[in-house]
Amino acid sequence: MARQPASGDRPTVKDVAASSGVSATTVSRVLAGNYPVSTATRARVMKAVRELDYVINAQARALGGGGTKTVAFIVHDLVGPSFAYVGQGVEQQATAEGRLCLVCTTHGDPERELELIELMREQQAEAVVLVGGGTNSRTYLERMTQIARALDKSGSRLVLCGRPPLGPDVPATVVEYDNEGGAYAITSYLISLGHRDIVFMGAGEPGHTTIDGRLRGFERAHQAHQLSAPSQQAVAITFDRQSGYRATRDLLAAGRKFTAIFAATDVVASGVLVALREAGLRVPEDISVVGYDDIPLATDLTPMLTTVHVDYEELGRTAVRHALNRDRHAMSQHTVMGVHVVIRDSAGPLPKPARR
Amino acid sequence: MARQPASGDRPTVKDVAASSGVSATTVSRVLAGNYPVSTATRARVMKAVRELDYVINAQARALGGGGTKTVAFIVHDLVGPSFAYVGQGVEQQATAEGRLCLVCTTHGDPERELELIELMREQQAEAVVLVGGGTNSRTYLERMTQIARALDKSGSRLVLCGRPPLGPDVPATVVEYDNEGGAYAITSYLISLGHRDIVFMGAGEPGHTTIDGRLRGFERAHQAHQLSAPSQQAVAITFDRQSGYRATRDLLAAGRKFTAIFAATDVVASGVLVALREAGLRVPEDISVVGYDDIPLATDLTPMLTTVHVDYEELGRTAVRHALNRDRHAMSQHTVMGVHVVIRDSAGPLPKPARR
DNA sequence: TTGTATGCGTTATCAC
DNA sequence: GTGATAACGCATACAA
Repeated sequence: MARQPASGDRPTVKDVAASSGVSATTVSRVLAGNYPVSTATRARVMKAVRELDYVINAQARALGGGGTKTVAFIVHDLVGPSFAYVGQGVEQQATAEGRLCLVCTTHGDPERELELIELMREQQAEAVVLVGGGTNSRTYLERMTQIARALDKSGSRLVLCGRPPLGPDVPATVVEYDNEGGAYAITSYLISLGHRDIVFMGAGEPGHTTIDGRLRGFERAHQAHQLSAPSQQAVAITFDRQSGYRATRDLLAAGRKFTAIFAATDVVASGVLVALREAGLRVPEDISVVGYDDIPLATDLTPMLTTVHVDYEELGRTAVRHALNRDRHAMSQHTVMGVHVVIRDSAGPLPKPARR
Repeated sequence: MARQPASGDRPTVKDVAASSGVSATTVSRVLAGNYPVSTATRARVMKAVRELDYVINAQARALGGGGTKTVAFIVHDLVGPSFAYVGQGVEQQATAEGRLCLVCTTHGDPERELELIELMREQQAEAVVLVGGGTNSRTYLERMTQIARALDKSGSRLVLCGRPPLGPDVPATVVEYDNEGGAYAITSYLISLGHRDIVFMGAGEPGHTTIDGRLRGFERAHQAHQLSAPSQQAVAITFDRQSGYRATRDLLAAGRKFTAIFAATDVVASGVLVALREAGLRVPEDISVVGYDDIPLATDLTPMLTTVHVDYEELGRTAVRHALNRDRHAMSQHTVMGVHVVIRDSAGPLPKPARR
């Protein structure tokens, strides 16, 4: 009987080999199953594996054999509703393709993001998925391009989810959804209901590509209907509930004239609703409100929110799928996913002019 | 000049060594930084590292050197509000302790869970964190005990988050929060408001340890006030919004007499609120509603939900902290974290008897 | 301060 | 069918 390894140090192929009276090579072959081995030998080896409770060492296998089979997922944080869904999609697709999934959070720190990408390069991650809108600055583009090239050289792949593409000659996979189209559609919907004074609540962060796209759609819809888009209002810098709440209150206090609010995100919309309710305004009878994202919260609000549906989970899945199954010689990949308006109860026809 | 490695195959220490005219050992020392190296040599090596864009191979390092520095996080799915927070905590603490974080989802499949644990054993994960209530069945306990032992033998550690402990002689780290205490507290609060007919909405899944604990607290509060606890109602099997909605509607249709509903989770409560509103009942004037979890949704509901706050993020952090910094000889670890009632707007004094 | 030799656990390449 | 042996990329012990 071979030595019984003590608690804490794992048995190795050698232990199994000794215990079953064959060579380490044979053990490896039995476990891999990709090589002819006699039935009797296989049985003996498997018995020893069970007795020793042997499991293979993934690190060592990666060193000797092929790659590492890991996808890295880097995100601001895990608790944002959309982030969690993208993560779910990434993990799902990574698993479906036989990869493991590493997660890391940056909490908005760009330095940390760089560190993490470097770490993932060390880990030999096959794909590094970056999630969440970045700014569209020149330095950002340059830095990302450099990172894309570095990862490519390491045999890895940079994947951008919901960020703008870097250029046709940059080795990266980009998957976005149609921010502008969705905003155009839902703004048109409000206009078709008769609204002419619509506030876009979400300005204040120029260069943020997600919000910029939505704002562009908002403005384009006005142009398409020969309307002048009201200057965007209500600096909602942080894009949380509170900022939506405060911005709406300020708007009301300033006596601004409007019949509808297009909140840049559902979360902002939830704050808007609270402020309107506190002011004694009814939604949608007095003021219409729409959001963007269609997170589960949208149906929990009162009234249920009319918004733009984004399939974040599919976004994550697509990102990983494209990154792993790409043409080896392909450089830049770019996919834009569709979105659609979901009509619920928070937007209605224009109130009678007499009302306010 | 040394060979420029082609795209796809990474430079190794040897490449760096050749390029900077030193031995591989010296390169290793420069990078590790834990050994005296002359300033000039260090500079030359670092220059070569930059030029070749070298990054260390984490797999190889793990094989030669010490452990792997990885924490695995296995969860039902990433999008549940509490799961996401626990995950956030796990990732945060793992990062703080210099570990990487692997995530896997089971989607409720026990077989998948077993596979994943085995996978994590191969990966040499230092800790394997299992999140979410399991059933308290005998087979579950036996299986988990076996897994705990297997992981322990591999030098890893099983961590149970929000699941019951396995026993004093089982090598596992368990971190729970006080389901029973929280339920006791919030039920007492309702009783103190005058309520005597309280429905506990969440029966129907016996053996589910989380819900069982809450139900126990509900019943104990009744006993403490010399009240007989109403038999639990409203089979809300799936614990989603819909089941809360349907169960409430059924309750109303059946003409059941009650003045308050204790929803087993905030998500269920959100469905309850919709059903009550549709029935023309006001909250809290006609019916009081309380939840459990205090997820962000709780403040987005109308009215804002009185509920039991659970610090899920801290739960995740504590789990990882205890698992990594335990006494090497400690077997079973068990921690119960506190919770507290958060009073908002959804529960009020008993309505006048005349009302219904 | 630096270099040489060896080992980590596995797989691939040869030989038998 | 099976086994010995040399990689894989890095870290450590030992020498110099």
